[in-house]
Amino acid sequence: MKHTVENAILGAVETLLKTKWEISELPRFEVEAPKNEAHGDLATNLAMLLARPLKRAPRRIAEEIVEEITGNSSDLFESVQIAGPGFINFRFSNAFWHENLYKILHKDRLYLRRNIGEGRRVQVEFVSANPTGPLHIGHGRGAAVGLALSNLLEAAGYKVEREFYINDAGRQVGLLGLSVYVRYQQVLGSKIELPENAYQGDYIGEAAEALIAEIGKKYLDVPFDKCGEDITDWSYRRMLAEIKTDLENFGIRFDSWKSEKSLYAANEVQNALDALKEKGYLYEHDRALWFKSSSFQDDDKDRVVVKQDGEYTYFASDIAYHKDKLDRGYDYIIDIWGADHHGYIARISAVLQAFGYDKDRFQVILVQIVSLLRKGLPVKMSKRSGEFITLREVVDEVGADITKFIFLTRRSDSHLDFDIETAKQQSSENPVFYVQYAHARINSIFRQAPAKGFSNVDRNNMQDIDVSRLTEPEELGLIRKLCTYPMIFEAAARAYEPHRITFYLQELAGLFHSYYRKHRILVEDDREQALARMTLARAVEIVLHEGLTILGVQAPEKM
RNA sequence: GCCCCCUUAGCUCAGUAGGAUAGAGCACAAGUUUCCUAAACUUGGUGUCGCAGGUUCGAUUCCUGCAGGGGGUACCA
Repeated sequence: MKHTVENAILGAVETLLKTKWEISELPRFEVEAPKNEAHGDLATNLAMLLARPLKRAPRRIAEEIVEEITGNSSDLFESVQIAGPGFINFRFSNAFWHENLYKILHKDRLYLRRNIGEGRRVQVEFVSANPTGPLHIGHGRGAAVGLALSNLLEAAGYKVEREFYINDAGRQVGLLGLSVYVRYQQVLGSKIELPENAYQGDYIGEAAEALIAEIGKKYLDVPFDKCGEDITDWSYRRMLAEIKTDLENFGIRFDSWKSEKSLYAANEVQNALDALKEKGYLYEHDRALWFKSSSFQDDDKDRVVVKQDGEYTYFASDIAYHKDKLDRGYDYIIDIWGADHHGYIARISAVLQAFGYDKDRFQVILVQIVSLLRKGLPVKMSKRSGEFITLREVVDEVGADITKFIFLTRRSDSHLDFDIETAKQQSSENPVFYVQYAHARINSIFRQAPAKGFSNVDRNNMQDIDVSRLTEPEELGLIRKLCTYPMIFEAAARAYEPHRITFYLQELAGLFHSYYRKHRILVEDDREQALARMTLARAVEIVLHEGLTILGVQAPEKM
């Protein structure tokens, strides 16, 4: 609908440029929905922007434009008015809205989706939790955002791949192995102390028990350097399997799982460093190897890639990993990180530039910390001490849909207090149910329809139904709202902000609930009106379903 | 010290590529069901948009400074 107004303006201005105006170029003007409904459906600031170059009062200019427009396309608009300092407000005619309603019904959903990706390949990497323990609520937020963003971009015409990066090569994984090893020995009666920095959660004990069940006393009193590798390997695979299960229960499936170890195995880390060295971006200092990060604008200091002791830093494998991603041919790579990693962005960006990649192809979405509360009191979260609530526990207690939806009712970079009790207590008045309920209600209407005398209505084929009877303010309001979805969708996709969809859906559901209470849809004694209203309801259902699906939340037919 | 993010209604938060009278949910109060799902609806009200400057026709939005909150600033992961 934005294009409609833009075209009307451009058409009018074209003749004015030829005849009355003594300028050659048009400034970039806006066409936006005014905050205040009384100001029409869309408004432009063009006349105000032209005031200076044309040296005339903005309202005078607006008058000229309006005169042209109303002469050209009077059937599209109910009114085109000048207001305030020189805004031009457009109000569409009912016929225009009715015409647009059909576009929503169209099977291919192209009207809703806008192809801005044009088939370009995007990789979204998210969660990527260390396989050293269960997922916690913060991972859950990253997971929800990653899922929704992937879906959003996919709907916007990108070819999306979801990846989980497994940190299976570092010291932390070794520490996990050691922790399980020690607990294994302890359970079997060997007197051995758990090192202070080891993991201590219950899940370590559970892993030890499972290990005993699997291999018995095979490694009892065997020194760690003899069996550590086996146990470490076994332990992180077990943790990874748990993580995978948790994510699946949360409704998330990855297209690929990339192992850090595999990068080392293929010698990619060393190869990447060699390549950097060849380009002159590595140097030795204090017997360590450094990357010249500071020669790129974003980073303020150089970074170590190989330590004094000859070990690679975590950064070294990240260099190889991010290089590998772009080498794999993605047009864009998006990383979703906890906000505490934001200092890391600059050096990765520097690395990619060092390899000659455009830095715009790498994007990081920061997800702020989640504070987990119970009845307003903070729940302590420390992986070391093992005192924390896992994502699994939260999902079991609260539900996957509610949890995801709550994460998506905020911008990802703002802090979030997640109160388990509140999420549960409000479950009957929870925003996610509010939206789902609207969807279920519409489905219920269509289930009822045959019994009320509307037996041969095909939900997928309603384009021929006459909707000109939809003239109630609530009906036109709903259509108007439906027609803004493409704009919301496009803005959300361009900004990588799925939460905009969440807010839109709540508003749309609100309008529908209100309409539903006020007007009967299956009007028994007026078939034409009933059919028109069913068509409207169907359009609402389509958009709700579309939006919920993008968020990764169920759109139930019954509740 | 330096860098990044946040500060909007009692609470939790939307909203800014500068625009007209700044929004929602929760909480609180009162009402709505012979009728397609009451997980719903209707009505009721509050703001120094953290503070102070600047830029301009116009600033919650952009710039600078300050304050408060959070995070980062490892040859940790």
